[in-house]
Amino acid sequence: MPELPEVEVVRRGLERHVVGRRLAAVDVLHPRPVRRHPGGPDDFAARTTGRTVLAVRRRGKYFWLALDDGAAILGHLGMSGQMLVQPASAGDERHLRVRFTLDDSQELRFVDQRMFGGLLVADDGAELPPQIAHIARDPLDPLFDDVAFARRLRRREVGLKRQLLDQTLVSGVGNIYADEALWRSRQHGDRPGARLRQAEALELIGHARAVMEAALAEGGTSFDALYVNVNGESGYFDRALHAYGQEGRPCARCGTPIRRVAFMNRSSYFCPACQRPPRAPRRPSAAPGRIDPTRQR
DNA sequence: ACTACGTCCTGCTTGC
DNA sequence: TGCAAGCAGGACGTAG
Repeated sequence: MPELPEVEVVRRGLERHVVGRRLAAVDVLHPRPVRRHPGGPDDFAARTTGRTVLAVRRRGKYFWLALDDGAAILGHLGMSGQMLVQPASAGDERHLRVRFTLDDSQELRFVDQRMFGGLLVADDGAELPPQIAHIARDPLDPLFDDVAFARRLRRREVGLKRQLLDQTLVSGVGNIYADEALWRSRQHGDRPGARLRQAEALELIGHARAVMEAALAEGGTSFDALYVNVNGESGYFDRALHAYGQEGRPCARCGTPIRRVAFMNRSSYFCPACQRPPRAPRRPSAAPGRIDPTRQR
């Protein structure tokens, strides 16, 4: 599940292998991965063929290849997307969706089993493509403002995990690193943001940054062959996870078995001893006659 | 304005 | 043994 560290590993690989290369030919092999490109598969190929890649940039989980005509190829890996640099002689991957033939006998390949990811041609590649103008800066961005983040987090009653996953508040954090940041912070994901002190909110974003930096240093997290860098290699950070995927295993701090609960059609992992649930658990409907406590500012 | 939930996808795993 | 349900889940559209 590529999150910020994994996408950054891919970005670095693309920077090394694709910058300066010309896209000699482009073949869209499945329409779905370019569904967000307004002109469809043919237009996608027409607008990218012959272009040279000048730079590879990233914000959160999005990356883009800046092209020599000012446009950009904006991409998201979704759940299972890969950007692979392969010799043209290598056999096609089973889930190969878009092939970019480069001018150096290599190919850049977008491979995506589940096709939650995708590519599109964006107009402004020099700065931030307008399609992702709503995506917040990520914690590895030098201009990310921790204090502003903490203030916004504390203005809402929404639970901490939902807020960590809100890409308009902070980008790049997905299910894995949200759980890890919460574990490191000893915070329960259901605790309302408004109940944190400023120092706690700053600590939370600090831990999110720290865990993603550590993962980046290990080449990212991969549980299987679905996440790999541009050379097809896996990262090793899964060995360092303390909460995510650790159901039943002892918490590294206190030994209490890590628990798994359903959350937004997915899973959350936490230590029930270190990460105490909020006093009033979030219910589908508030108790009748209760005064709404969310009114404040 | 803000929040929450269903949907899209495929393939591996689990259970009857 | 075979089939179906369950599960993985990021981002977006829409309902509330």
